[in-house]
Amino acid sequence: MQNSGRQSRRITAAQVAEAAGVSRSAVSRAFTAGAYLDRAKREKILKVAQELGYRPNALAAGLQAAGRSDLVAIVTGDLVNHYDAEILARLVQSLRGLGKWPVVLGGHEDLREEDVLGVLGYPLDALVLRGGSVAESVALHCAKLNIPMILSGRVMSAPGVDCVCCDNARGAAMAVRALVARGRRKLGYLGGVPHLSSDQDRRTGFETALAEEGLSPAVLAHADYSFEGGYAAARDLLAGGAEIDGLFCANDAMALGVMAAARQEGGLSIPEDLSIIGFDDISMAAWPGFDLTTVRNDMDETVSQILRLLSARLEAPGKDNEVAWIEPELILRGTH
Amino acid sequence: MQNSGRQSRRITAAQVAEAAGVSRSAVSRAFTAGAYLDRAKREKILKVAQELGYRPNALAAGLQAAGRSDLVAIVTGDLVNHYDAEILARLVQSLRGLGKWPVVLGGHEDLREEDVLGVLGYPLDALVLRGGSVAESVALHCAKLNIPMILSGRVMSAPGVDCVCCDNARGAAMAVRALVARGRRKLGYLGGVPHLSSDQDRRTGFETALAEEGLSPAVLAHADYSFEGGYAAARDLLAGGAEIDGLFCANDAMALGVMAAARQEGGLSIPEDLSIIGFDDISMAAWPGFDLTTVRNDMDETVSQILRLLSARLEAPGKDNEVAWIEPELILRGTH
DNA sequence: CAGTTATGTGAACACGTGTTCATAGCATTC
DNA sequence: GAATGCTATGAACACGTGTTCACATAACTG
Repeated sequence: MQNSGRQSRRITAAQVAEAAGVSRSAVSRAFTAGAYLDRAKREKILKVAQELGYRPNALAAGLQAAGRSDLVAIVTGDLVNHYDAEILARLVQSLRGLGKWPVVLGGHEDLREEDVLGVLGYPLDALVLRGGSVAESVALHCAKLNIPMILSGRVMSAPGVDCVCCDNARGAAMAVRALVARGRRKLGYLGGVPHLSSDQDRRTGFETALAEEGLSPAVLAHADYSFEGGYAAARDLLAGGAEIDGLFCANDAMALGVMAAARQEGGLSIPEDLSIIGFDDISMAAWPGFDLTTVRNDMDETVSQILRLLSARLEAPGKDNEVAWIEPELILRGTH
Repeated sequence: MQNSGRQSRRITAAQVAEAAGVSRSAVSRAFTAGAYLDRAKREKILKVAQELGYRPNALAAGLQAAGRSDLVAIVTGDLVNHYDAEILARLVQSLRGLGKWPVVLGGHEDLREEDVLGVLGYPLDALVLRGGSVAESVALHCAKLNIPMILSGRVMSAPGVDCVCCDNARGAAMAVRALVARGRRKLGYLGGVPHLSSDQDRRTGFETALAEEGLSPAVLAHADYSFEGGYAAARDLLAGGAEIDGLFCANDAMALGVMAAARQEGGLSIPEDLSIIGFDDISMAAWPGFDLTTVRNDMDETVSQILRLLSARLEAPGKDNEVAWIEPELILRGTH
């Protein structure tokens, strides 16, 4: 009953050393590849360590080797958004391939800036920030703490900050041209949260491309990047008697909501009565029953570029900041 | 050019102390609520710290206060699975409410056990394991390292391991009775990965409830818990001429895939020609166009219980292990 | 055999913090 | 006026590790 109830401490290298009858240094060396240590001794130590369930404390190790904690914070968008969820999955897996441990923040709308600043208490190897609007204020703190920052879905010019971003305007223009080529002339835009640059760029690209075709927008509407928001917006448009024959949606989730509303509330056929094009190319867009024409915001390429910039930045902390542009691609399916 | 290229070190408390003309102890006290420190002095220190961008190193702090690193590892399922994605989002947000930082692992099928063992190098406050099959081997290591483990979607009896699990058999039985009450007699089961206990329990519940109604399964099939898998399985069933009038699917994603296949490949009307019931109640199930009848595997309640068990375990590390059962609820919509 | 090199090894240091210890000043109480 | 209690403060310690330092032994080289 000596230790009852109390949380006993973690096994330490000193305890392993005592049990194996060696010095503590030897234990540390046993877990360090390439260190001078007698083979038999190393095996003895590893065996004892295994029995005791010893594992070097990563916190203490990270404290020792300054500048490499192997922790990387990811500030994600709302995971109800499928695009963010799929990106996160790829990102988490890829970071493990680099030996990094991802600390995940956000995942919901009310992401408090306080949380982001809080995680900076850890000596992070890097901070990956997906979209969002807190970038500017966070960047300042990152700079002071010498923590590299990688921005995805947004561009910012600051020392130590690298960016990966889709050419949103170009993607929007591709959608417009595809709709016009299909014979559509009364085109509408359904945007997302207006204060995000992704939405602004897609809208600008939409309007510019439309002007080049000698057309002007028939409708400019906004929702919240969600299926439900897209559904409600489309229902309101239909009820308001809006006359459109093509709609470009700022992301796929809203496009799917619009399709559901157009079919169920408006009795419309797609694409006969209304052409729809989305943005992102989430996995759901390819599902039979949706078959959504969309602009691919390539996730694999995005994650790949994030990792490339991350590695380069860790290699050369003082290098110039860089922006990796992701080329959009029009995926032709059945709704345009 | 003195420091060019080299990654300059993080600001430390000693540097703040020197800049503010106080002892290092005072700096530490300035960031500790309730410590004896002259008010003016504290304000001075905080001001200097702000200017220098100082932030106490959480690694060193965690090393100091043994037993509380505020790090919690989450081993999630594949995030392509919407249920896992939605659970993760809630979990991440809730853990922040407890002041914990979530380190996320997995998110893809090939979750290597090596990764899970690797994260145990950190002195975690706890490990949350969603579903999966690596539980047994991990539990042993957790026990040796005195790291509390919380299992979700799976039950295991071991000291220091708490579990949260839906009563899968009961949920399956509810689905069966709803189908029978609708007049269905030729019922099939579309399961997920067979070696997971969630699938086994749901199938057992299905068969038992069916037997109680004096019926036997018309079809027992398996897919991979994905939309695409459900679609393919349903197509094969239709091509094979299977005679069923009701299908219970082990999760919603497969149920949605089955619906798409039944409509597009088989030309069937739902629920007129075929009743379908899913499991989980992901947000998509409620979308117009799907309107899926399903057994709710309550996510809010699950996360809430995980947090309760976590708090209780941190409060009393030696307490008996506990299993929190989540009561399933039949959500009646339009597909049964 | 003398001289150089490669291999082992334990003691000691550094990482950056929170907290205890001892001491000192000051205000309050009897 | 002495005794007591509260506030404030810097030095010192502990946390658990990786690595350097000094030294010892063994293995080659000429």
